[in-house]
Amino acid sequence: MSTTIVLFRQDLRLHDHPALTAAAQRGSVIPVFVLDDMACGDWSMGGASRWWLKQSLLSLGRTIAQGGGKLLLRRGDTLTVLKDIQSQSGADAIYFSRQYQPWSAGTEKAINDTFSGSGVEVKRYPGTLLHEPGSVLTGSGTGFKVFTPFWRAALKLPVAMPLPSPTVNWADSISSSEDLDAWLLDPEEDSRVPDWAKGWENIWKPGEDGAHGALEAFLEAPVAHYSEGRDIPARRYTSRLSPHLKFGEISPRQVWASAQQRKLSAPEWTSAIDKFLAEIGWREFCYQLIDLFDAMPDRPFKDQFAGFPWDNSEAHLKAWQSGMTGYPIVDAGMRELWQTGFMHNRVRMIVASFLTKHLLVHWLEGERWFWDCLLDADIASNACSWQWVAGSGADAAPYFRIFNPIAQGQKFDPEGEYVKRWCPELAELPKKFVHAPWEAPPMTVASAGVELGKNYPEPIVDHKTARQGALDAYEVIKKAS
DNA sequence: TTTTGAGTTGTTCGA
DNA sequence: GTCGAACAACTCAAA
Repeated sequence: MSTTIVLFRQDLRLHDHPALTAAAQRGSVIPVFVLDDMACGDWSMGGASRWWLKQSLLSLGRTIAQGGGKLLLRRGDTLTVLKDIQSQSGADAIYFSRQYQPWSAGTEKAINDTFSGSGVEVKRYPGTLLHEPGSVLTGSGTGFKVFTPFWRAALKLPVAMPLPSPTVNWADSISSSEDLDAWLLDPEEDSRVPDWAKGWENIWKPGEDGAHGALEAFLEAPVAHYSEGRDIPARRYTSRLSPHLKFGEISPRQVWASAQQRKLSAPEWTSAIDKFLAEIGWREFCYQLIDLFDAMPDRPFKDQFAGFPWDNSEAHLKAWQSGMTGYPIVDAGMRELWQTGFMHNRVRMIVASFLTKHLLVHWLEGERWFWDCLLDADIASNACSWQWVAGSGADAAPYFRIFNPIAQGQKFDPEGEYVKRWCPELAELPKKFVHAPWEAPPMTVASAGVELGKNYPEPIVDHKTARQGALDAYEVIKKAS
């Protein structure tokens, strides 16, 4: 009987897993996960993501154990681990889902080159995107650089129905598995950071079941309000699927299929659902951009931004990271990120605009911080989105689009509910001043228990001055090019 | 080849 | 307080 090693990476699920389904059809299956921190250069998995990874692996391991199998956990070089497990088990095939990180192709090629001449069949399957990079093309056969035409073209292509979870004959494993606890994936096991993830398990449910639960709960009702509600950070009108998608606990095809079903049962929600699906479209778009330009995480997509006059003040960066800028909506977002591993999308744009435009700190610093703090940190979405805000990316925000953190707060958090949740020291301020405490009369501030510069910072930059500074900085590269 | 219309998420100013 | 125009010019994608 044939034995296939299935290498799990960011596809930690059993449903809609073409590689696993194909492996199950040909014989017994050895499921393996390799934590390979060396393969990805400077972009090894961030702290928050590691916590999720551990939970997700526990979940996958339990599901496999229920079927009588055992998920093999290893650390190290993927190829070395596979050679070891293959020689111990005598497996005659290695199957996996294709990954799209800039460094993945090299690993996949190495596996193929090593085993293909030795009678071990190596096969790579799609499954992490709706459409493979290179399959959505312009009339002249090139990749899109603008989202709208990209998504219009993508919508014309068929999306296959998701596969069911296959019946798998898990192999009796002779190889040993490492102890997941020894991987020190929890933040509290890393002495550099304090009790960081405490309470996360109350907010999130990593794993395939949790992913399906999140999708169903979202499509049940909140999606009806998605078009406008997604901009209100105090409310739960977004799907919060991103960390599940990042680890492949659910595939975009499954999201697609469920959303299409929901349109049939609730036709009046069609436009809201399509708006939600466009966000899945952005994920696709980012992956095809990074396929086009694999330096996206490290270098500006638009060349002229290489000469942008960043300020890069260490003090400003620290204030931003710790949620102490004196702009309540910015601080609330940065504290939500630190405390929950997540930040509402509207607020992500506000804090990113503030860092790159008000503070003139390089977008790479923001990208790095998000990479470490976000549970959903995704190499393509993170890089493309930071570049989009900074103006150096594809289809980027025009340089003069500088979010006003006061106006954004008033517009999208009119009651100050979100701000007060994450900046409790401002809880007693009247809503009129909650987004600009420094404008409140001294009596009002005092009776709210706020002491600017003491228990909440003065604004670290003046909005109007900083805005002009950003416009001037963009003037510099405009002249240069 | 040339032309034309359009481009995720905004702000400010002046009428 | 509300509304439309200006903010620049460029690149992209399709006709």
